[in-house]
Amino acid sequence: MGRPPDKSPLKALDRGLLPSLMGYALRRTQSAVFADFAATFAKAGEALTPGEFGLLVLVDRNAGLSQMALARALGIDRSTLVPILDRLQARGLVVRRPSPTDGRTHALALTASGEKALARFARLVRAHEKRIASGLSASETRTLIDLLEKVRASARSL
Amino acid sequence: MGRPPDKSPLKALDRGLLPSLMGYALRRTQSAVFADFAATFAKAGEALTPGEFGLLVLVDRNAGLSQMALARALGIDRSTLVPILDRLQARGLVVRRPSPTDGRTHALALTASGEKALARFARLVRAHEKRIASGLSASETRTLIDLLEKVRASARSL
DNA sequence: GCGGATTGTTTGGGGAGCAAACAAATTCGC
DNA sequence: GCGAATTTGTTTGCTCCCCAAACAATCCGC
Repeated sequence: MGRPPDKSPLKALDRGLLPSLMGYALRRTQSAVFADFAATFAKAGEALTPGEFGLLVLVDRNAGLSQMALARALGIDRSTLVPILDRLQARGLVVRRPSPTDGRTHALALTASGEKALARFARLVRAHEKRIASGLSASETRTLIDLLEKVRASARSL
Repeated sequence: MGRPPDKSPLKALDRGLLPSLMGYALRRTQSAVFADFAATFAKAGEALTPGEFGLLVLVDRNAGLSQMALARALGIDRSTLVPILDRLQARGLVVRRPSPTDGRTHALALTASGEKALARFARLVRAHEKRIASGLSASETRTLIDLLEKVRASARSL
């Protein structure tokens, strides 16, 4: 009874109930996808996070946006947005212009080089998306996004 | 041409290509699910992150585990694990015992109160999972987890 | 035009993650 | 068997994300 505790270097661990948990799969997949995103950009000599990409798209498609509106769209606090915008502005991709109609707010916009960069980034994102979806059919990809949206709707705060 | 810029407080933003991106859906859903997890625990007067829960389950099911093995199973660096274990140990849930067979490693284990806490936590996690899956049928939930696993397999590092 | 709300910023706090360096202990090479 | 290489846990330093509270400037209601 009791063979000596297995010292083989690659023993698979017992994960208990974890594999049956949606939240667990979500977290692990998200982390792997994030790594793939970063690697895709690094290999192209670019640096961008998924969050920054989302921000750039939102600013591109909604020029003149205020920081509050952007923060709400991103689901983050307005104070969290400040250093992110600082960084993007320091890279010359985004500008904070004074709003002509409201002295409290900034009218956010992409710079010319921000537009050009976003076009490059979008190509990389498409390549990244293609790779992470490579194990799925087109309809499976659609299904996955739909199911994720349903889950998101049910997870609403409280 | 150009009615005055719509100042209505809840104008839906143009999200461009974002809604078609799996990575985007993944990130937003993960964030909502995380918030639901935190809210579930807060309402029960407990405090735990999804990562901590995964760690507790792994230690429970694989008593005597080393920190390296645990870090590998969690997909994080061994130096990242240290403060997390410190915190859990300070809460009296986990112990680092000297390994009888290898003086370099610690044999991790749950304390008695760690076991009891994990039982409480598992109940909360099940309630949380039930809620976030409330918009999905059982087979849809299964499908979602399977698709997530497929994506994770395709996203492998590089 | 005055008081209350909104906006952007700053400060303070916490957690997650990596890389590099280090001491202690083990294992490998021979 | 014994020195060298490797492994493990830790510390330090860095970056990033996130929130809450406070504050000044500005706007809006009345």
